[in-house]
Amino acid sequence: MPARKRRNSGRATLQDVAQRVGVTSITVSRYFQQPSRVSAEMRERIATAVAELGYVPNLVAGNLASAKSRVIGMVIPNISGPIFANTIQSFSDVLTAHGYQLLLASSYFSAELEENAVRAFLGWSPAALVLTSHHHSAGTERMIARTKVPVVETWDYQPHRAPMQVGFAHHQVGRMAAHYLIERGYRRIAFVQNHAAGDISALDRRDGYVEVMNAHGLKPWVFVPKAEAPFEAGQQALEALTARRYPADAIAFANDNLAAGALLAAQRAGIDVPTRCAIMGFGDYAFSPLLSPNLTTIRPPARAIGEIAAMRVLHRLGVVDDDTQAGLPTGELECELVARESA
Amino acid sequence: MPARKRRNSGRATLQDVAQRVGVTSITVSRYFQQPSRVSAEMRERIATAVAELGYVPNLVAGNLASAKSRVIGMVIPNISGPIFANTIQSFSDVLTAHGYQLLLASSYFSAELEENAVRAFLGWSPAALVLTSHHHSAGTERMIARTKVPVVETWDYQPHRAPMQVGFAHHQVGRMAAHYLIERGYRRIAFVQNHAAGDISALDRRDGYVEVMNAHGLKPWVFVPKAEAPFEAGQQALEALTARRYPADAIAFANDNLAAGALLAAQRAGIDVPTRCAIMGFGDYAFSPLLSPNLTTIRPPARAIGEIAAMRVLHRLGVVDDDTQAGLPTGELECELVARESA
DNA sequence: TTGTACGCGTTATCAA
DNA sequence: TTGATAACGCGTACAA
Repeated sequence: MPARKRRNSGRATLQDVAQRVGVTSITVSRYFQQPSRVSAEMRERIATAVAELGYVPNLVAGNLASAKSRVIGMVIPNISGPIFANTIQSFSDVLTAHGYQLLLASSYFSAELEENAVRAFLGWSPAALVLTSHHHSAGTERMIARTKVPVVETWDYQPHRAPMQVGFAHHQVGRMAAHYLIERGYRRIAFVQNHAAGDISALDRRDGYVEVMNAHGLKPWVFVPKAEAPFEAGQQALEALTARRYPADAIAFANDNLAAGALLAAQRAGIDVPTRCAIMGFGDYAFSPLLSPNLTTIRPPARAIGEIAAMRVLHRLGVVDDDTQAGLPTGELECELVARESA
Repeated sequence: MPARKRRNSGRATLQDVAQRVGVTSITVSRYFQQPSRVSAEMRERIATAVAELGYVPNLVAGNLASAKSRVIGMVIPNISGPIFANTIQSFSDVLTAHGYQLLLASSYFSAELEENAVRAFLGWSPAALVLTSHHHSAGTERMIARTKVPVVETWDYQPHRAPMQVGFAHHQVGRMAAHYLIERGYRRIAFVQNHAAGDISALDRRDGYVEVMNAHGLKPWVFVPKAEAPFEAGQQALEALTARRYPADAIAFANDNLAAGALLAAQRAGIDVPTRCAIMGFGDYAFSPLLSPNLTTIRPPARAIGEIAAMRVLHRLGVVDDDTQAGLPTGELECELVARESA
């Protein structure tokens, strides 16, 4: 009887299973990795021993030995917001279906928090790393340049960057909103910014709006609310932009939260939407079709981003084949303008 | 010059850093773990080497050696739904602030998917495991009984169970809804179930409703919509329950999604809420205060559950001290009835 | 189909 | 304050 080892996790090991079956550990290892290379009878005996011992493979040891892991790290601005949740969910679903795990962290649009998460995640030798947008700290850039771990950047499509890109052009979203409102006959069109400081993508949307306004000889009109809470900020914006001598006749908001706040404020103030002031959002959140008037908005391909990012990663890892990969949209994804009652 | 080793991750190792500094690896290891036990001068030299090599500690190797990790696994029914997202977010925030990572998986209320996730997570020797509700497969029960990893069950409070519990009594929620409606004078009160098959907690809410109805000599009236999509199911329920000869004068829905569907259907059908039929939900989703009439509902302590679960785990791990732990609510958490216009 | 030998990169233990 | 040595549990490479 061997003396108890100095340190151990207390869990059953491959060796314990092997010993019980009367083989060496490598056979049990094969049973898990390439069952076809173990005889049918052996498989049964091993399965029994595994069940009896309640053996759970030690992934940490396995990953150290193989220098591979089935974990994928994802850093996203926030988990609970209405925007990114669908991307996380669809990404996670595809991964899980292929036996991969999701390591998740939120950055709150902070490059520093993102960097911390990336560093921690890289320490796990993840199979891949998924980031949001292309705006990172210098430290993050250095790490992703150095690592061999495949990196995917999501939400924002930037063709010139090295990491894989799965997203859409936010600039185009701002253009789309401005075009739509101009076409519908609005002229005094304002754009309302959100507060989140690091949300670079929202600035891209603003720039798209400004560009189209200028192209049509209209004066861009960007409003930045002081309030941080989105509903309140939306209300603030609506009040400020309609109280003027020459009030806005349409407002494009940086997101649906702001737009919803404005919609409520308009209702309370007796300002008819869209006849006196049209309101448009971005995001197509769950509540947007439920508001009255329901909200005209632009719907980003949130689920598609998650799915495609996952498939691209899995293809890169050799888990899904070329044909499957070939069926995926390439390049920039499209947002959809959802025309409802508010604009 | 030593021959290249057969396998390696290609990353800089503790050894590489040590070699550059001219010490052994254990000193560099200490630099990361207990900096105070390394001389100030040495710290500086190591810091330089770490930066130059872009060294990122290999957590996999570290965890294997120490049989500890700073990862916490969480299995939750879904990520993108309006209910659990806040719990995930607050849980993740507290963990991250203490240097822990979150490994996340969704079960979609399936005991089998939950079991798969638990098995995979246990393979990572996580510092803790967080599950939702107390309803697990036999395999999951066996694993959590066997493992030394601390387990927390959230959302549902079940005082008699062994794992730590952070949640509220769903039964009580059903009682609360029924009491409220009865007190407001409603008598023909229906309860509308949701579709998600494995959502045991929703059945608890229903049972609470039934109990209170019976106690008041009122006939419980449970309706189960056929539609799976929640808005549609809510609409179906409203139509069915108001088209009767003796229609419902109040409906408690299993969640706010169903209630929102009903609210829209009522609007379209010209049924005034709450005078002709009161509507109540559960969840207090983001859109609930935005609907018109805005939705009376019961708000679960979603963020609190995440925070408290995290703190309890960290206390168990010795990361937060007893005083901090003592400041946390113990036992069953409370839901809040948010009285608005719809009931 | 199964086995032997050894390394993966780190930390625990004991020693200086 | 620093070092030597031996695990940690598994997978790779090669052999039988």
